[in-house]
Amino acid sequence: MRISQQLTTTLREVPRESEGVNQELLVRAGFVRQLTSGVYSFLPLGNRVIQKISTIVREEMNRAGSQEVIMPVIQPRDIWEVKPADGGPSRAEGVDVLFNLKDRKGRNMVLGPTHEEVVTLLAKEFVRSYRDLPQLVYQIQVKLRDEPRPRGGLLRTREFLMKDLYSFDANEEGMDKSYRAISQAYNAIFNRCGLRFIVIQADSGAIGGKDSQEFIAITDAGEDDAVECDTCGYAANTEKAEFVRSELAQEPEAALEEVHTPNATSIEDLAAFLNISAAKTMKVVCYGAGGKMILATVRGDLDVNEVKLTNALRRAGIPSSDLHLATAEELQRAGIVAGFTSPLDKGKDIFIMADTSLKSGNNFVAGANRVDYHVKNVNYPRDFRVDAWEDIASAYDGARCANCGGTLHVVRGSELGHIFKLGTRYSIPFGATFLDAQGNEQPLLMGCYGIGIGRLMAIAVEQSHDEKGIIWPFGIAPYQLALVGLDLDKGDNGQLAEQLYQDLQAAGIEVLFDDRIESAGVKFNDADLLGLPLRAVLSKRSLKNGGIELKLRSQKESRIVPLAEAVQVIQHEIQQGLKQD
RNA sequence: CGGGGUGUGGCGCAGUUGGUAGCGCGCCUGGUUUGGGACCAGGAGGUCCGCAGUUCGAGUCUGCGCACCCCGACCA
Repeated sequence: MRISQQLTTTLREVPRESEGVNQELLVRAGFVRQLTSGVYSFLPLGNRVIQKISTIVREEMNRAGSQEVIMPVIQPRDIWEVKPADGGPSRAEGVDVLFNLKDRKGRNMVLGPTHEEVVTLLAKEFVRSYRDLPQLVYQIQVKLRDEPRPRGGLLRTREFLMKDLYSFDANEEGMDKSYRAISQAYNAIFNRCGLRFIVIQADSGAIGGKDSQEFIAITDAGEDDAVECDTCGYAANTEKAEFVRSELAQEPEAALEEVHTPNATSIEDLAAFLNISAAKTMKVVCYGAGGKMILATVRGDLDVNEVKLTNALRRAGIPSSDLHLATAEELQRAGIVAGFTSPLDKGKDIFIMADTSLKSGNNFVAGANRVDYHVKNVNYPRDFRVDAWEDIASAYDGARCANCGGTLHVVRGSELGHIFKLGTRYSIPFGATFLDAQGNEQPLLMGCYGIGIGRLMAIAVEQSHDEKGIIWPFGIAPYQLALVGLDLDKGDNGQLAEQLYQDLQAAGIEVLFDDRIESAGVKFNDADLLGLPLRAVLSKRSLKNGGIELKLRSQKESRIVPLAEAVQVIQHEIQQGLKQD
């Protein structure tokens, strides 16, 4: 491709609405343009990156035994109103990002935010027997979610390109096998795309299901926090991460004692006022869930993790999908004084869930359920009841790894891919069944596996750029080589550059030829901004020195390569580059 | 949905006490340049986000909208 003919302009100045590195560079370099909040056009350069990524994804999905399909963007709303097997809210109720519309007959439709429902209906239609299984189908398509707040440039958009794969199996072993196969494929994909990432144990969130892994690209621009062990490599979402509670010395139990603590409504205030460490206090947080009042209590140096709490409550048999901080009204009805909440003297109508951290240490300070008063020397089981002991506290930077005792570190990242075992969550309510070898009707076991293609492109930019511009990994660069022609109107330079361009193309090298009449500075700066991994300069000077100047975008030094060897050397560099991604 | 900010040529911005719009970059013509965003000369390009007011007169003042961005809530 010749730059002179490409539908692209680079911008010298940072666009005003710039939302961070990926957006700024992708817009300035002419890869994408924003149409409206969270909605982007992909210009020819951006499209080539998307195609590169998609090709890698297709190759790995096909290798894993999957088949590609296209599913509808427009879907009838009623498939979103199907109640799940556990009687919880339908997805239309649980999800507030649906784009709703009506067709001309007034029928309610949605723009598909994902395709579990549609694909389950397909499986219902085509899978009859265990002999038809397993099935792995995938799509690479635009999905739409009316996000409350798009942000981060291409990291979180309302219209986005996503690869989703859905697996259907006859039994747990099959589902596990599919899950492992796709997990492996994901590692291959992200490696080929030249990304730095970690794989973490994740919470499956509102989508439901059992095992779940997230592939997190490490970048400060991300929205997700994970913890990683510096010793054993254990990595998990902070909402799921297990850690060892620090040990506190056991003191002889002392008698309860009420103390006046004016205005000490927070743990920090309280600890400072009494001159004790936060770990010597009890933090009690009140929630409502399933129509019950829940007291969640953790040691004062920790925080309640609502995701863990939700899951723990479910294990305790309390419907928790509506978990919320207790309202003032609910507190009043339960006779609880906010800010001075006490675990003492609670009736059976209040469910008390305690974090295991409270098993270490004693003589805690807790609220007195009376404004401006706390109680000292609170001890279990002498002074309060616990209905369930669970892990309900958030992991933190520096916590001890539950796996090996090493130290957990918080890392910031962005979710590249997420894989789930869904089990029968969709197959049961949609009646997607098959006949097993004994002739019994069984629900299909499903898994789902997503990759944000556009987000992957944005993350690549976040992970690989400098002050001059993007530095594309070889695997997903729009072109592998920038051929910069200078002095094209001098002597036979123009002809030589033209010939080299033709030869490179004939050799199958993806080359972007800067054939414009521009000053050297403009061309070099644009080449750096676009970020093609290899740059070849053909100029009066380079010819005098014996050929072309060849340089990696990631490095400073160039070297002279004789014209006659140029194609071969460039080919070799690209092979090397692809290997190293 | 709360809090804050911004809307003026393609892009980035300025615009005084209200007097009919300007700068830089980019673009087009011609010439001079030619290794890290060159120079000279000429030129094209504007419903000043929209609507309604105030005024002899509104980019500027008032009201109501709309859009975009940031912080938070949310995030399959």
